[in-house]
Amino acid sequence: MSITMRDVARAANVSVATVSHVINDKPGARIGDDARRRVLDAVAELGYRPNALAKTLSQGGSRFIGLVADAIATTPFAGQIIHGAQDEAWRHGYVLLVANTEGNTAAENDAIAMMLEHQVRGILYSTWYHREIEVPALLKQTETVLVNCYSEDDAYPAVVPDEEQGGRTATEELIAAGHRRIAMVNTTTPSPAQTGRLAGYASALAAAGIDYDSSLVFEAESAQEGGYAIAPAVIASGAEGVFCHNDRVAMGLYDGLRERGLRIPQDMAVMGFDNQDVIAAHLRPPLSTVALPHYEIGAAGVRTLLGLETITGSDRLLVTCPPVVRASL
Amino acid sequence: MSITMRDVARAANVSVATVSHVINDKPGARIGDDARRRVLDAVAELGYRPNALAKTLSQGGSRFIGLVADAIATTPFAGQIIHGAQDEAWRHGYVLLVANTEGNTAAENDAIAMMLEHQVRGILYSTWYHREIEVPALLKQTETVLVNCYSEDDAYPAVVPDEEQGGRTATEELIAAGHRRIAMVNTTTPSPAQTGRLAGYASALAAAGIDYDSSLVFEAESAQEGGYAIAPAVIASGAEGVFCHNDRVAMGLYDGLRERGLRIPQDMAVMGFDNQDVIAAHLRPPLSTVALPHYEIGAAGVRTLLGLETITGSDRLLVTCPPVVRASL
DNA sequence: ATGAAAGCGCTAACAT
DNA sequence: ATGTTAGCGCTTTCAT
Repeated sequence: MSITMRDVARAANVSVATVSHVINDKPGARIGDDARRRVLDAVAELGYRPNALAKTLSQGGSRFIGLVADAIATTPFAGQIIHGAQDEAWRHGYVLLVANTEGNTAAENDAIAMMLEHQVRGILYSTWYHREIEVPALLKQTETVLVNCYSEDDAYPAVVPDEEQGGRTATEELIAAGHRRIAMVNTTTPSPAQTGRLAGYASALAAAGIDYDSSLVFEAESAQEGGYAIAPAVIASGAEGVFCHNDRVAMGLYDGLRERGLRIPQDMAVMGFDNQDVIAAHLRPPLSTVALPHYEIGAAGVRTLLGLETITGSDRLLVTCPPVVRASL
Repeated sequence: MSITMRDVARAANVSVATVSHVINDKPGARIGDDARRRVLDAVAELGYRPNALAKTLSQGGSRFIGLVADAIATTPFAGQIIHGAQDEAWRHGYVLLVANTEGNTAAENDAIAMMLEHQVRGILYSTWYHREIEVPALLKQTETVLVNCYSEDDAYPAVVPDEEQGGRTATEELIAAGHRRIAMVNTTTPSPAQTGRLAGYASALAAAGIDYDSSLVFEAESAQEGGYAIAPAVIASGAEGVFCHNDRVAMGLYDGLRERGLRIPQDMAVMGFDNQDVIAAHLRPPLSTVALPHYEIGAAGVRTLLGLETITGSDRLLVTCPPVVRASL
């Protein structure tokens, strides 16, 4: 079928061993200038391309890293994780084997089995939103790193966003914009985001010498509908600014606020969370928010898998969520 | 290192050939019930897992299909294509090798080279929005199918959305809702979507016996900002309904309409296009739109590559864009 | 400085 | 019904 090393060897009038040596630029190999040139020429002429599969077979241990994702089709979040993981993997000579499971356990096991059969160096198990998961038993059979999720017992290294720092940052932005009476619209869904962002909100308030007022903390379904529905309550609270659990909630809140004649940011400053692509930059006014560093999380996942990143302190690597200031405060 | 077929053979007291036969359930192989049981037991006991790489090496031709995408990190569109492609690939025993290039030519060539070295059965070259592309020269070296894009000379099979049918469907929905004076907000960007959707709009009008009125056709940047800016003009046109080039434009238009006191759909019916995840279902009111069938496009791409799908007529396989009716008309 | 040969884990004739 | 053996394309040790 295709051109093999043998063909090159024959064309260059050398042995396959020699070809192998020059192609891989083997350190301790003394190849004559002439032979080297002949090989290189033959490679170019024949359009030779090494067979990566054969290579890993003979070397043992492949250059694959598996990435199982639970939802690459619904949000761009998983895409960003994949992007970061891939860039980092390539940087180290690895190729990503991606599998999308859409939360289906059977698909998940198939995916992991497939990766194992392809001799992956390890597996990155990722979720599209930060949460606790039960680690599939199959993952015991290879090195694995949890990405954007973690197991209860922290039995595996995990890379997750620093929710608390993110919540603190969001609140600090509101404070820096001159507000003191700041509401928070939290999610109704129990999650690290729910507790972490709230803790960050509280700690930023405390640091600024503002009393925590529980009547300023609301809960709403974490989507546009939730934000819209909570608008009256937020207005009634007399808040000057509000930190929303995520950008979608902020988007719904925008509608609710405007419908009641409030202007953003003059009458109410709004801060989001996630920096979600299709939304944040395009609301009116553009939404200030805190970015979820998915790209960086994916990249850090690969580094952790390859033993390039050391997780100090807890067993989770916390990645910083940077502020993205636009015009809503 | 790991358990090989030899280990299983030894444990079951048979030859590797026998193991291979029972594991692959080879048709024309007569294996004694006893031997078969012993092999199966040994496999289970040792936790044997076949080495997919070795397998493809000896069989020739791997089970990989490459998918190069230009933007998996920014919209969920690419994710849906990947999802569809992966499901279909798995169904036929193939594994997807995904590479994200974010439009970078160097990354693209690296990706294709990598796939070639991994002996892919073929490559799916995809873009996140439907457009004409220049096919990378490297792709000549393998079977390739264009997904959500096409080359000027149609030198490669391509799978794309049926923009014209989509535009027609969108307009028909507006007509079915009782409107006759229907505006269209087209994009300013030259593209198959621009011409196709407009053609569909015109043809639906014609079919309903409504005169095409060029003063009802507007152009706007295809994002929220464009939709917002065009709102006054659309209102001034006296249209009862408007077909927007995409959901983001519709989202901006919503703002512009409401700001001027118009209610949707009572004062103006709105139709979108794309059925974009984070937006369409969550606007107020939920947006009626036409779905871009990315999942199906990805799946059809794989089928085309495997020769399971025959492209009749032109060299492009047109995939239908189905309507998604919600509350905006 | 270069080549011969063994072997990576598996499949597929071909023997027995 | 089961085993032997020769590759698949490459790397690597050991000769020469």
